[in-house]
Amino acid sequence: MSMSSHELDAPPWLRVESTIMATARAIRQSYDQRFNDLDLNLSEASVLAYVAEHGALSQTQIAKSLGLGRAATGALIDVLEDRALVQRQTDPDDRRVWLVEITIAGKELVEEVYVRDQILRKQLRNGITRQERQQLAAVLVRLGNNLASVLAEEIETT
Amino acid sequence: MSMSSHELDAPPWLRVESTIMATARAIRQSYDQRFNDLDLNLSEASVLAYVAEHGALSQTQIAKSLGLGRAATGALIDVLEDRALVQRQTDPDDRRVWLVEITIAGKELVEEVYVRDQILRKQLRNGITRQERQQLAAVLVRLGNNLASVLAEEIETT
DNA sequence: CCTAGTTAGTATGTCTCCATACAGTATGGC
DNA sequence: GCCATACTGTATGGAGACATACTAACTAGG
Repeated sequence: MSMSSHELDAPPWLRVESTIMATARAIRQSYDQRFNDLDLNLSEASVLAYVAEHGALSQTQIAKSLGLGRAATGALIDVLEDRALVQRQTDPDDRRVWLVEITIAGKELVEEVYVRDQILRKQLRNGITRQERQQLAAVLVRLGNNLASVLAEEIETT
Repeated sequence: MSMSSHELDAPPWLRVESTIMATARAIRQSYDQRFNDLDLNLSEASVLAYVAEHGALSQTQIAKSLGLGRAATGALIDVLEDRALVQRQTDPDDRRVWLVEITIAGKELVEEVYVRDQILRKQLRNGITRQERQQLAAVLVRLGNNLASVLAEEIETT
């Protein structure tokens, strides 16, 4: 893991960003590994679980909730649909929309996803208190807000 | 920004991972924007700054310090070299190695990079105390360690 | 109506990085 | 010295996401 190797002397901005980035990549990687024999990656599993919980949804709704673009979401659903874990139905009220629903096979698979997620979460939380996790989230949110205003301001100036 | 839109109801694992990931992406984006008119992205700026500070280095050293792969680092240096911001020199002691050094033009540019970085850092830190930042880093490191052992264990079991 | 503007989903090109495989070069044990 | 091993940089292919642009379809204002 390049996780711990660049703590010493990288330029500061890169250190912050790359630590966060590397952490995110590692989380993704560990989930991908855990889901590997189910032939799912983290994004696919997330879509599956989200649809399992919330029933028939448009792709745009799914995309927004998961923080992905519409294109990426569509591609994920293509894959899941090919494997018959999910099915698309037309929306009687809007012919542009696909309503995405989970199938029986999808439901079975998602159970296994839940189990593995629980196990992995537990391992990841090892040595990190609830309070620390909450603070991590809080700081990330604030950082995110700062970032959002920085980016917005930048656009205005353009 | 998709930053704040998926806080409500995304599946938990995705929420953690995607918040971190989105934050990292946003950091990258904001730096990219700030460096845009210099025709630099965050990675290029980081390589440039690192070489400016540490003098003649092999590509592998740079890669390790910045937490990148050797291939990606080589590509970045290609770009910087084309723009004559850095130059490659042969290592008299090891004919495999390129020693990468900053040029005069590179030095000029890196000054501007420093200035902008300072400004942006200040904005990003808005409302986040020093202590919180340190704790953020500490928790990320611990999380990284947990991730590393999870990934390692997984490989053994394979 | 019907036209202008918006939204849903898709297609395409780009970005940034990784993993793997490779050729050339060093190095350490014998 | 010689060979197995390890390391440097590069080439290539792929993953995962974004931004943009496009078509089809909905919606409001006149």
